[in-house]
Amino acid sequence: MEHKEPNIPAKFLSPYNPEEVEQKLYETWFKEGYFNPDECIRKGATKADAPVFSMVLPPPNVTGTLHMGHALMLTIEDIMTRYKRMCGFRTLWIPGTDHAAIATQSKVEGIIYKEEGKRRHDIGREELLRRVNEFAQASHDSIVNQTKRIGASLDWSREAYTLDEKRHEAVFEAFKRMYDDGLIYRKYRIVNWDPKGQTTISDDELIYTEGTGKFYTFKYSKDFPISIATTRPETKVGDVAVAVHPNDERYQKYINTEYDIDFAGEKIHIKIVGDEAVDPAFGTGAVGVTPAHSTVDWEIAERHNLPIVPVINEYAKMSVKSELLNGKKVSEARELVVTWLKEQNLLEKEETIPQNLATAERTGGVVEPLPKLQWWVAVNKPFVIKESTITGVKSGSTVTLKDLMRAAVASGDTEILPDRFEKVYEHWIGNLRDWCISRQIWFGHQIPAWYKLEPTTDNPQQTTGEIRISKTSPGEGWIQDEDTLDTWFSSGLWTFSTLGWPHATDDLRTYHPTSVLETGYDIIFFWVARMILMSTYLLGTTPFETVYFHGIVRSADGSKMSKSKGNVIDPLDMCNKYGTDAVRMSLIVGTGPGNDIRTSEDKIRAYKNFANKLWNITRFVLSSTENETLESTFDAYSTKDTELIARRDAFLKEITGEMEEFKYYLVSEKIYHYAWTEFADVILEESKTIFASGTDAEKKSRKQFLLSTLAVILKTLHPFTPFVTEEIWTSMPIENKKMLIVEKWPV
RNA sequence: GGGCGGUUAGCUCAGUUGGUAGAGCAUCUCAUUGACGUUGAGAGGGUCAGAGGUUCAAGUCCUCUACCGCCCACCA
Repeated sequence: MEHKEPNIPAKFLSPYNPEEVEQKLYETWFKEGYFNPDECIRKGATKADAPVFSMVLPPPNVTGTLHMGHALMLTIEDIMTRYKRMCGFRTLWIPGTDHAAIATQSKVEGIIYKEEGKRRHDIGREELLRRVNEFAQASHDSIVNQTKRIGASLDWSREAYTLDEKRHEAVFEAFKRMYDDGLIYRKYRIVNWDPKGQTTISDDELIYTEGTGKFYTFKYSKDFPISIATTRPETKVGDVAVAVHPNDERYQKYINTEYDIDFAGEKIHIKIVGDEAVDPAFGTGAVGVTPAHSTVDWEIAERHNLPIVPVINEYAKMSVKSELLNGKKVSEARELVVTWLKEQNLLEKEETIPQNLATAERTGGVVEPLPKLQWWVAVNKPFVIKESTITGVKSGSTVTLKDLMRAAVASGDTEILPDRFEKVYEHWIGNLRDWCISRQIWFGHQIPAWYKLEPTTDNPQQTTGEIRISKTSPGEGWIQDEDTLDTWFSSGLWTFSTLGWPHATDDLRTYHPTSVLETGYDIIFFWVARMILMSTYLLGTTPFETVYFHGIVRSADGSKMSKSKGNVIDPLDMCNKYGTDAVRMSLIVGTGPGNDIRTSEDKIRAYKNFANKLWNITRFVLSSTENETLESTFDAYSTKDTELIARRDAFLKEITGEMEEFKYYLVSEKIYHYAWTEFADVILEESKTIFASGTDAEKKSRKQFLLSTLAVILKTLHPFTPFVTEEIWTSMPIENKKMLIVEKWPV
């Protein structure tokens, strides 16, 4: 039997098919210019003097493809953006990618080594950079396509890259100003050296894994008066002193005595010193001081003017005179020294203790503390801030970077959600030490420091120590520092480097500080703190008013998704299978800020059903309202419909309040229920009776109510499920309607 | 060693300012070829981790305990 429903578009006769509409709609939004606030104003969709909402996209690393975490981030930020746009704000959401220095270079190096067996020095700086850039470009293109697939309403006309020319200019300016203010300096001291990546890394890039270690108690030699204890016997060939507490009665008498010892084939000279840092109750109450390979010992050495004796090289191998140890890997050397101690009958005790192993975040290499000449950002050095609009920090006052970072959050200029992370942030600031920003890799912003050459016969690269900060060579006889900057140095500038800084652009004036920063809580220190540092210092203002942290996306059983476990759900696969709207809903419903969320294919499937439900709700509404058009001035509602409108208004008020509080997990669920349980299951059912046996006035009233309520559902749902709502919107019998993306949020 | 989060129906989680427990999925029963089976109606299922306290009243506030998870920390 043929089924005719002439008043509704034929597409509603079959189930909702996301594939057919998603790409088409995204392109239309883009072509119409609705992602760009200037275009919105030009087209009259936004008022020129409307309030501003701005946000930067945390730039994905150009190391590969998007994962579920990115999909979550894009969804939340797109909800914020679409909501504010519909509320009439001049809304800007800026896209971009991050060159991710070490992460990208080590990934490409890994591929080259696997395929060609070559290492970076076999290939050379220029060729490696060419290959990394090529990889980054391909990665970028795929990331951009995937981002569009999620429906992200980003203003692509303002797209940025942390390593492009404009950002390079910002990086130079930032470096120069900080150098001139004495906040960037070069110094020889202990760094975290990653032997695998062959570079320094910052304190934040260390990952501690819990394990056990051996704690050895021994004497350097039979006639040495004091026993010491250590977990790293191999470093003891670099010892220059034994430190004891100055008031320790056991050892006081030895202070300032000196000994020459042959230790495992190495001649060492030990002075006994008194230092307050030593805890008499721990171990033997005496510390073997190895200044070159321990930060604590380095500081003791500085206080007592002790020499520095490096014994481990950049490859984590011993570099000593001892034939027994020279050239051996650190782990081998440890065994050799222990064996030697046993043979010499010097080992007194061997205990197993819990111990943290520091590894490099990106390469997994075991980090060695080594002394190196590096560039640093001084966080505790006082300077005069010229201009500040930070609450509690006056222009012209003397502050430290740490003060600024603390003030931005403590003053409330930046609010962190959920607020428990404010404490985490404060605590981190308290422990913060100077930030090592130079990296011995090639992919990144090369440090704009030039050294004056003074070649000698031994060393044609000998420099005088004179330094110039310059974009280009200061002239003949200067060489540029070969190192590059920590990737977080450039991403720290992101909120304003994307808006044209260091130039005083309209964008910078209009959109900075940004309204919200939305990101994962795992980069609170790496990125959020560094952005606050850079913005407060360079612009005298906080970079964003609100920080909203989302959690980690986990698999259905709560474990982290990882390729090795094979439990990765690819967001794009899911979009293809169930539609982007379903993926977005599944990531949002029931996931509060800062909480990790579990996702599963079942959950995504459930929301595909929801998209289809909306589709069929529309089919019913359109077919039962026939040729009715929504009348904006209609007010002859029946008693029953007036009640329903009151309920609808209360509902709108409720969810609008929750949107303002970022409670998307609640709003999405509530609209879902309103649409399904209230509107479809109850209201549509009783409408059937009205249409069958009501008066004309009741029918007319109900038709208007159904149309207006469906419009309300589509509008409020649009930030969450932009595609299905926009697609339905095109068929709504409403005169002079705009695209849903720029329709007014109903209140 | 510090700090933080979690512990509510079989599973995943809500529960706003304290007023005798909610949703989705799952399970079971029933219905229905007129919007939708990607459906509808209904049912079962929880001493809200444990103990103590405040209160007329506590998942909800306070204290302690247990387990799970995370973050921070240069004790050699």
